[in-house]
Amino acid sequence: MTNENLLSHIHKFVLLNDNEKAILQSYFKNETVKKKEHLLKEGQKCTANYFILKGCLRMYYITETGTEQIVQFAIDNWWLTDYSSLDSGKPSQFNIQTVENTEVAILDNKIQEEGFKKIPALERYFRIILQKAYAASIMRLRYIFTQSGEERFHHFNNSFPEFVQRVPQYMLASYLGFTPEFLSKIRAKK
Amino acid sequence: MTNENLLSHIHKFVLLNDNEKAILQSYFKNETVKKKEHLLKEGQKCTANYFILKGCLRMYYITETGTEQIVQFAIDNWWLTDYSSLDSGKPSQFNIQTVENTEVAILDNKIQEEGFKKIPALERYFRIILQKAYAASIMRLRYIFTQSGEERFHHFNNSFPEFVQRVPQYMLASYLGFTPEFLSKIRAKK
DNA sequence: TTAAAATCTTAATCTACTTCAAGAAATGAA
DNA sequence: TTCATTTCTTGAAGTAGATTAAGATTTTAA
Repeated sequence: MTNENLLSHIHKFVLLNDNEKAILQSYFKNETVKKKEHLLKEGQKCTANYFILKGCLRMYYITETGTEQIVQFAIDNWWLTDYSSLDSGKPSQFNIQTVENTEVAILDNKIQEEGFKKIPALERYFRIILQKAYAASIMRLRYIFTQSGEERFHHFNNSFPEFVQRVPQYMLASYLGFTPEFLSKIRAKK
Repeated sequence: MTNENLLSHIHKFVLLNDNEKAILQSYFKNETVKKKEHLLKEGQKCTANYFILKGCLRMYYITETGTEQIVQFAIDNWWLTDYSSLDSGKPSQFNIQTVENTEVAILDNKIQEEGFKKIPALERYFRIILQKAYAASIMRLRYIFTQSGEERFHHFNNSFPEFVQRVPQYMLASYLGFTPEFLSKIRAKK
């Protein structure tokens, strides 16, 4: 798979001429990653931004009690990275791992910075993407504050039924903020 | 108060020449807002971004059971807005209100867009700001998932002791995700 | 095609909170 | 300086969801 998907995604938000498209093409490094492989491990510096061409990634950390807590999922046409580590250059406090076999376009952070200088539209694109990601994150907080675990599950299940099929239940439970046992009980009700 | 604070804040992240500074100055409209006044009410379209020169804002919504839930606080040198509404042009699902007498610099969204065209550094500035805000929001999620209410309070209290003094306890409780009664009990322990 | 690994279920017990209710204290406006 | 409003406290009773533990099922790999 080429990164046509990515270019057309960018093109949804900003205008690019053919020259800029060609330059951008050269910035992205496509990779096929097998299920359960890590793109980033806690303690490593995060040096790139990952765009999912096809597949699924999760970002998670390990709690003091040794359980995994999932902060983010990302599927086709989403970017995922640890912006904290990217920004600060400090080791990441998160892991990024494939949930299934996944094709990603990798944008190295240094190359991204170079790109911002050469192609201002790229910076605009990320400004827009980040604005949306931030807004989504605020909405996520809202759901967590307001809804019960059960409500959150039903809401998520109604919103993304295919995705719920695709990912193990214990990961979904973690993402939604409760235990796999509790999710099992919710499902048993119907 | 002028918006020197704001210009020097921008200057921390991007370079501006004198001409650009002058243009930017003209974009911001400074206002003094009394305690408990609203800058945005649920149902209204959000049309501006607010930079706090001095004071404190909160962003909150009303739950189904009629209680206030605070999503964000913002103090000196922070931006606050509802990016969802700003982006989509749809009515906001949030309120933005002053917690104390506050001086804000207001950047109207249309003017912001115009600014992005004239001054690419402005778009870069917001790209950087949003990257930080998004990362902070992910960390907030992490605290909510991992720590107990009591832990969250102590952590917050240690991190921002002056702020805890400044804001009513029931607002702090809401922001931290529990009831004012519970906060009262935590405090009674020591 | 079978054993090992990963995932899901069920049930009993436990706990970090919420809710409700009522009074006390602090703050603010006339 | 006083009354009204806002904020904070305390205690009793209730609950959403965690924890533990063990078995059942599904998936994976050799």
